[in-house]
Amino acid sequence: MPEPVPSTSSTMIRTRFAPSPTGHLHVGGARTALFCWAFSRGLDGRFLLRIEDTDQKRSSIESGLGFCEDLEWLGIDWDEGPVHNGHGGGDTGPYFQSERLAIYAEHLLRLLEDGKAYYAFETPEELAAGRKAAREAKKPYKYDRAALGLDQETIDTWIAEGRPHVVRFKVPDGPVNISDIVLGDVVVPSGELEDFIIQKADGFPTYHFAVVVDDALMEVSHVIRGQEHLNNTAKHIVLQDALGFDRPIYAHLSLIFNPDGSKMSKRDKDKAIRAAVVEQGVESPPILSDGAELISEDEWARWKRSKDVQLPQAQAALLAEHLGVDLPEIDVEDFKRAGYLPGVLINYLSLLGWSPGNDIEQFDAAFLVKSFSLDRVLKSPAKFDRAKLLAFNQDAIQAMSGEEFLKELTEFCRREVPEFIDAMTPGQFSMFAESNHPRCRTLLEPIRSGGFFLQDDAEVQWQMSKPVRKALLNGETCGFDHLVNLLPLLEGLSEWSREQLETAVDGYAAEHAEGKVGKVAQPLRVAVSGGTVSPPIYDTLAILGRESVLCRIQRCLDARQSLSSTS
RNA sequence: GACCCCAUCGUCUAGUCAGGUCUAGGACACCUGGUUUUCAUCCAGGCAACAGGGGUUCGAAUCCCCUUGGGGUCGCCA
Repeated sequence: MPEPVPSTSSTMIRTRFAPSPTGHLHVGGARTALFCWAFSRGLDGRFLLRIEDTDQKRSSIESGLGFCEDLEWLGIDWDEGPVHNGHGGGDTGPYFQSERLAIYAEHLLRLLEDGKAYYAFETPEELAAGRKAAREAKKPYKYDRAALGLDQETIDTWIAEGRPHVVRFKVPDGPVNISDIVLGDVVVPSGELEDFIIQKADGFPTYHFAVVVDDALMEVSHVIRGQEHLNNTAKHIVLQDALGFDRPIYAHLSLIFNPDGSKMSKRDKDKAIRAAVVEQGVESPPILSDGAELISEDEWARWKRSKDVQLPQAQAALLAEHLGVDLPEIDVEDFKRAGYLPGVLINYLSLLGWSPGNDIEQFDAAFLVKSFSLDRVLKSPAKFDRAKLLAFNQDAIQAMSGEEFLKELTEFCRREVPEFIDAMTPGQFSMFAESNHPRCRTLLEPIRSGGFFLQDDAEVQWQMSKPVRKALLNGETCGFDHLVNLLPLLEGLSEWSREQLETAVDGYAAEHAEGKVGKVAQPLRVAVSGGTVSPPIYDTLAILGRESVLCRIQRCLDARQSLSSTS
């Protein structure tokens, strides 16, 4: 079914993603960007990126570029926007709103001259007091248009005096009809909108004004954004009418929630840390192993006092590590670090509020572009289910060839944990990748579970957990005894290869353990890794190498007496 | 509180716009059994939903209304 075309003279589809540079791209924003991108790509349109940095207090250029990297990692490229790694540019820019002040001023002046906007001089404190009073009287607050009663002379004088002032839009009477591809027709009743501010006291436009001007000038045909903007759309429509702009076509996307139904937000990380702090009864700022204080007393106290205070990202990460808690993945960057594949994230995200139908669930970006349409976008909100994302990631990893997996894992390690890959020879790492390929769901899992490969032989410790006890102590010929027998056998191997190891261990098991390889494999696994989980035992031994294996088995046997007596 | 949005298995969803083919399909999760040297795979099977009430109709998951529940917005933030 063809999409409706915009009412502008141009029929070109143009969508835009317009983040404010106040942090990293989170999954909600990523999905919005993805839908904008897929929609325009599928219809030979253009996708633009615009940075909404009209808040001087909060914007920073670094986080603006962070967005770009997240988008690039996902494979979402833009035709127009900030120039970054070869894409961007375009002649409807600049694409940073802070660089478009003169443009906004020009259109604002038109409104002022037409009497469709007016100066107002109330201070933020006065307005806050008005809101508070209305709240206490249980009445809805609306700006009372007091400034509309000011005579021109007063206004001129006050402005000449340099009195701080804002510009408000004079909202016309009448209901506002929003036509939305996803939601259908929505009516905002007359009188619901107040005369909202369109220019702040610092001379910057507010979001509403900048968006309307930019979307018109950048010839945006479709505005696809989160449903939290639905109420704003009414404001944008009255502004468009006043400025004589055509209306873009709107599509409001439902929100993405946590499994518990709360809105998925960056704050969830802070919540997870607070929960751990309470659970572990941490009272004072933790001290790191090198003696440094993780957080200053003051900061800690401030953070403890109010749930509105959030720890800076770096400190939050350190504290989480210290407490041993895994922070929930919220930002695209979190998923990248956690070893998810970008194609999988895109696939999963696209299924939140959309589906191609026909029971098709797993697909690549090309398929998404080909099949995406706004009329299949759902109205209802979706909960983010990590288990399903994980299952998709696993499927994608299992579908790779050995070479592809080695390449992906190598890139991942180089980027996230270079010390891991640097500690192995290329041969070892390639064996490590091969043996982990069939059993991992993320690129991070092998690294997490493979820490023992990097340990110094002298540092391997054995915690006598139940399964470890079983492996080492149970049976007529217990694990320790098998290790005693295995040591010289392995020592005598002519070649330290997977094949030789398998022959030797299997042969030993056939003779001394009724052919039950597990009886022998588990003690070996425990001896060399410290635990009961590792890649297949022959792979594990082969990767570790002769010297380490023999040394670790010997050390385990040396510790036999003390380990046997620990309960 | 006011305004607005939403409602199919635990979760994501197909089916809804053009009412019958729906004793409601798929996927993830979960449960059971099998394979397996650990973990994980893999194979077979299973559990599980149209929020409630009223209408319209020969017929409603599908259309209408109400109720209930969930969510969003109400900033000189975006």
